[in-house]
Amino acid sequence: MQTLSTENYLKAIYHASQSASGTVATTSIANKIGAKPSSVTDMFKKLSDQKLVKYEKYQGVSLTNEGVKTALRIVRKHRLWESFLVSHLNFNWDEVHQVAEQLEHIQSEKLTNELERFLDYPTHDPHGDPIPNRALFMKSYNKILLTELPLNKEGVCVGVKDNSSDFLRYLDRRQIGIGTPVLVLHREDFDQSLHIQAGNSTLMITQKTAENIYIKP
Amino acid sequence: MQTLSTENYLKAIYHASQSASGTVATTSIANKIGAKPSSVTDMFKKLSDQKLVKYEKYQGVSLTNEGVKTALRIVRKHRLWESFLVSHLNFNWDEVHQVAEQLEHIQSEKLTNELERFLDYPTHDPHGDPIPNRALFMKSYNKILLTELPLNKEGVCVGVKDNSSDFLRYLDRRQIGIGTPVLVLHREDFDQSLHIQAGNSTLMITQKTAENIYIKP
DNA sequence: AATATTTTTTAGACCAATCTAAATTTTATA
DNA sequence: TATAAAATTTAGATTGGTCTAAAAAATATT
Repeated sequence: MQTLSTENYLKAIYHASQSASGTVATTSIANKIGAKPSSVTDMFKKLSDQKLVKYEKYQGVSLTNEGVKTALRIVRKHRLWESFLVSHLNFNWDEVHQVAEQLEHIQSEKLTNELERFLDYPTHDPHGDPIPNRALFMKSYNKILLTELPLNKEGVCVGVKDNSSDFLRYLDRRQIGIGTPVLVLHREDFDQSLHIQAGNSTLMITQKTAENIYIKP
Repeated sequence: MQTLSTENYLKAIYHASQSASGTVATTSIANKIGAKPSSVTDMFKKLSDQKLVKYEKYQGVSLTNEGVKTALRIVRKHRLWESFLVSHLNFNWDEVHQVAEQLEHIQSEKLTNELERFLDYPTHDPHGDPIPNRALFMKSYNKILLTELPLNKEGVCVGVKDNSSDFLRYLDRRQIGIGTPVLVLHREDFDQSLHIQAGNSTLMITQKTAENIYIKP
């Protein structure tokens, strides 16, 4: 049985190893967790003792199979709870993360599975991220960044890379959300800004915005 | 902001002071929490520093107004979650306590209030215990123990005193639950056992059972 | 390749929450 | 009311998770 702290480390390592390849560095976890590198080293040793990570001094960590499973169980709960908060408790997609960070640690298989049933087996959370099923299997869309969508090719917004409140609320104001159809009308060579059609309205977005929006072509 | 541990102590003190009058003793909390008396003394001091309890050496504790409020906020969450688990997640009333013990510590006013709305402002949890509203006010029934119900007087089961799984499942088997109409047909002088009508069936119950069932006459 | 910089680890300390064992106070009993 | 028993507190230790400061290793730079 894991502690709150070890669960957070496993999740952080899992997410870090998704975006980077190879092992995960001490400082990258320190930044994610908000702890000093020395504390992270200590925790790496503990997790290694429990055979949840493979750790070699100065070489970073990688999750073992058991570590991945433990992380996925937490991710599963996190995303199910986020879905619940949005679909039944009037939460906006920018408000759910903090609460789900707490709810993901509740230990009850029955609770998790019943919640999943109650939500009718959702496959993706409010940010478009895939939800592992009971067998911890998940299927992600074949998605690209909006910056990579060719001109005049139909696409649908299926996710976001940046989950910050600021960004999500900005998208709300622009009426861009999961499921919104998107078309790139023009790409400005000067600053890579885009003129797009999103839903019924046309608007301009910066490169930075575009590279934080996932599109299914 | 409280820790998990202080929240559990406050709740335990609250419940203890409901059943007993005057101050709450160190050992009674030690038993409830499952800790040694020396640990409880330490915690009493901490809570006293935070002005959540009034504590005098060797004299036990009592909650301050602020302490009561903090305890009621936890009780509110506990009972709302229990209600949710039974009404929407297929939990039986004997399965909810353990999970609610975890959920009661989730910190989000919005979550609590939205959950309450989603459940349509329930006034009582699955065991018949009153749920404090947003203002932390709750109204309990004018209830008596089944042992005190006069012969042939109509009553309704509105709660249980013993919340153990064993007792609750026993009541399930006897088809006695919250809302079941009850009538005492005969009281055996020898052992104080009762012949009762519960719903449509008549059955015999021991004194011990009867003194753990609350009735609204 | 030697040196400087950055990253990581070690050593030692701290805090919250717990424990055991011993001391103290209260309560019960003879 | 003196003494025995029970309850409570104190003192000191332990554990998990964290920190700072210093040492060691890896990486980057000249």
